[in-house]
Amino acid sequence: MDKNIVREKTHNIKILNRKLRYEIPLNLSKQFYGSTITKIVRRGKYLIIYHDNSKIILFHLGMTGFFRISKSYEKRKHDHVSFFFKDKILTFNDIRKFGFLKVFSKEQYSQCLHLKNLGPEPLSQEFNSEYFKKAISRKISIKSLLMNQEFVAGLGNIYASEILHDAKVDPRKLVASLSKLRINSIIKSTKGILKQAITFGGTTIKNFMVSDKKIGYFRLKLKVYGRENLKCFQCSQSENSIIKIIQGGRSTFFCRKCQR
DNA sequence: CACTAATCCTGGACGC
DNA sequence: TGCGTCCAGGATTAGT
Repeated sequence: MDKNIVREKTHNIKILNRKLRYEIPLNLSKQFYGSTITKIVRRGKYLIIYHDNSKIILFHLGMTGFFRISKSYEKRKHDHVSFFFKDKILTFNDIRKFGFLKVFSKEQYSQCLHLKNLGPEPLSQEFNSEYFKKAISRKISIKSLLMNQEFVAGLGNIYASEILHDAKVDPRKLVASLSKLRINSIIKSTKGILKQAITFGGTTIKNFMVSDKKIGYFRLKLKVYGRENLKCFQCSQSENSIIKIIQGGRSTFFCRKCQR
């Protein structure tokens, strides 16, 4: 979402459907009536909106959540809540209801479990080989490690597969068995894939939208995700080198020829 | 500690 | 066309 709602004053809040991963608090509009947005921050998969009433709204889009900004009020299927500003309206829409919003006071916010144990941002300087090596004793696969939000914040299932393909690393490989060279390669690929994805407007699958009426064009750049039984662009060794496996109950795609 | 499965949910794909 | 079934994902929880 754009930062063009910073300093906007909330004139009204309309709740259409409270049912999300956590129920939208009934007193939301009462709490934020007349308050002004002072700052918007993204951290991992969370969006944090600060208000001048010293309260903070934490959002998570889940799988299918998105924000829509419109000039006039309109109701669409799966809309949950709308925030009315001077001349624009921000609406949170979520088909599958995996997303949520939670309200925190400053004190509660500092103890917020969603953020407290979140790992570093993958694009930050903090996410480096020194940091990575601290996880080396863990007895888990590299795919699971990348998916773990406490290790690194914000990587989802699609990017984890793409990163490991880019780094030519077998997703089943145990963290402890990774050489220094391969760790550096994974870090480099993490930053590279994310930067590319951001450039192309993110990734959407099926008809899910990044924002209103737009798809994320990085979908077109995916090298392994969703390409089961197809040819690997990287090694081109055979017609069906990309396979799909299940790790931690989630699908993983990788090339059995060039990811070792 | 690490794993597995189940949970929430909707719609698209697929088989018949 | 229509119905049933499966599948997708993020975070969390219960159980092994």
